[in-house]
Amino acid sequence: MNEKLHNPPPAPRAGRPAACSQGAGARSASIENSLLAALPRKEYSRLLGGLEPVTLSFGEVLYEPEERIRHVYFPGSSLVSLLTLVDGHLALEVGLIGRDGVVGVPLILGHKESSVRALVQGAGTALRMEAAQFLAEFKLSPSLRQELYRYTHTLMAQISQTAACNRFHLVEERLARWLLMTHDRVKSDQFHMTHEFLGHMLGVRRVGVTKAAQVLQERKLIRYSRGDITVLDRGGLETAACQCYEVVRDMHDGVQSVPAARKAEVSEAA
Amino acid sequence: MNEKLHNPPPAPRAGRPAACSQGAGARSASIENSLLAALPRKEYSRLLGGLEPVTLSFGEVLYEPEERIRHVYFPGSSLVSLLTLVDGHLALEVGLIGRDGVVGVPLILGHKESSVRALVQGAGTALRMEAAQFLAEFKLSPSLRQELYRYTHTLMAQISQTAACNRFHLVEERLARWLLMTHDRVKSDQFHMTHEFLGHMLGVRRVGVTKAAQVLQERKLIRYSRGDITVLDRGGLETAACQCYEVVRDMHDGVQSVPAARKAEVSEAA
DNA sequence: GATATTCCGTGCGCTGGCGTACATACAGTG
DNA sequence: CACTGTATGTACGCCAGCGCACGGAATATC
Repeated sequence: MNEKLHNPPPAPRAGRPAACSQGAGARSASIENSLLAALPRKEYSRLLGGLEPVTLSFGEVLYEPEERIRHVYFPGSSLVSLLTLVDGHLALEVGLIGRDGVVGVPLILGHKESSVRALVQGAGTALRMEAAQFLAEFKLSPSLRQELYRYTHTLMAQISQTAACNRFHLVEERLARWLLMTHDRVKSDQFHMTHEFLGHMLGVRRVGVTKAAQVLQERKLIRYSRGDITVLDRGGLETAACQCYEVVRDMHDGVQSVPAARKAEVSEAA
Repeated sequence: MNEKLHNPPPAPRAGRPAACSQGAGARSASIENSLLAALPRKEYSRLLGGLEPVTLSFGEVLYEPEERIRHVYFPGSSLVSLLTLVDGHLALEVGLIGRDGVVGVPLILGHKESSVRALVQGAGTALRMEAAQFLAEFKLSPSLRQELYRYTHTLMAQISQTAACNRFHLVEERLARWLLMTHDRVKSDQFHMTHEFLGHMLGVRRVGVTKAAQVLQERKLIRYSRGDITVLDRGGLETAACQCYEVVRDMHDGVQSVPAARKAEVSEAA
């Protein structure tokens, strides 16, 4: 009966409305996002005209479940978590989106609402576009469609893997994995992140995070104080994390490193 | 340290290769699948020509992770589970596909491989098409594209919800939910399903399933013997299951019943 | 510089589920 | 009918993580 997990509803602080403000690096920020960067020049620059640079602040909620999607976001230095809410007061991160992705996948699949909460987990830059305009651009650009559909698959795979990870692996391993994923998407070795917040991401109590973080700190893998987390030993963290980290990372790279063992077990006779 | 969960790898029995055999009801079987049934007559009948009716047998593996997708399947009376594998010997169901869906979503998103295992969980009919041919048809039919993209979103939402469910809810609730989902997709009140198998679906030990199933049986909600499970009291099962059941079901219907409470908490000032 | 708030550390009893092992019961095969 | 495999029941110790609660420390506020 693990019903009441963490009482305060997962919105950390910072109210709902337009905390996003106009950012500076309009043109330069765009190439921060790898999906946009991969577009051919022509479609890229047309799209750029409709994109509005914004600064997302920590704790901001971009989408709420069953709520209409207003904008599509291409994160630059910002970081967005997808959270499944359950029983009204429990949260679990199912996806993490950074410069390698886009927030607003339901739109490209023909749905106007998101089924999860999209929460800004790392402040930073992003480019956004109003939903209707985006859909128009989406229709016009084959490259954009291909990019986004392929990313959608990556996201699905990530969600699936995360599901199993959350079921089977220890908090300590999952914490390490989560820190690595964040570290990959932020440029700095340091980021702000309280134990309470991490508890919402991992779907565990704050104390559970504290215990796990202590172990990692004792091993000199990280250092933290009042929400400022510093990655000290990346390699060590990778050892401490579960395999899921590498699995998900390699999906992004499209490496598809097929373990030879598995390949052999599958007969090719058709 | 719940590493070694269930030793026998999740493939129940029945070997890999073409256990699928030619089915009879070619034309009649097609409308069993609601995605196909929703297509306009014209595109529907063209597609039908390329679809091959097959009978899927219990335990058959349609896709293996990182393996090339050969066919797309539109289940009729059959039932297919998507399983995430982890650490080589653990499995967890993340999606359940019946007559309301399609197996082969990665293809429509531009990927040639699946990231999960697709396992036939309920024997029955299906229509299938070879991958290359399907992609050609897919390009030609806007309605088909729309249908499938929308279904993809539904599947993503289902996976996300399942992820949280597996993290937070008790085995008993999840078992009830799972039986309901199966019951929805099969016509009969009875289906074959051992505790061992259910353990793989729910990501728990066989014994865990036995304990949970006992409780449900004592409450006269189900009856079972040597793998034959009978649903006795559907309403009771719904009570015993977690909310996730209704959440996922309503997504399929597109009901999107917005809880008024949540709606209010979201300020509409823009 | 006193106070409030946020963040982190610690302790304690509890329990759901794990790993393991063995016992029973039914079903098919010969 | 005996035999063998499959499916389910039972038991026991163990532990990760839970809910709860309080203490201490650092930062912000006035």
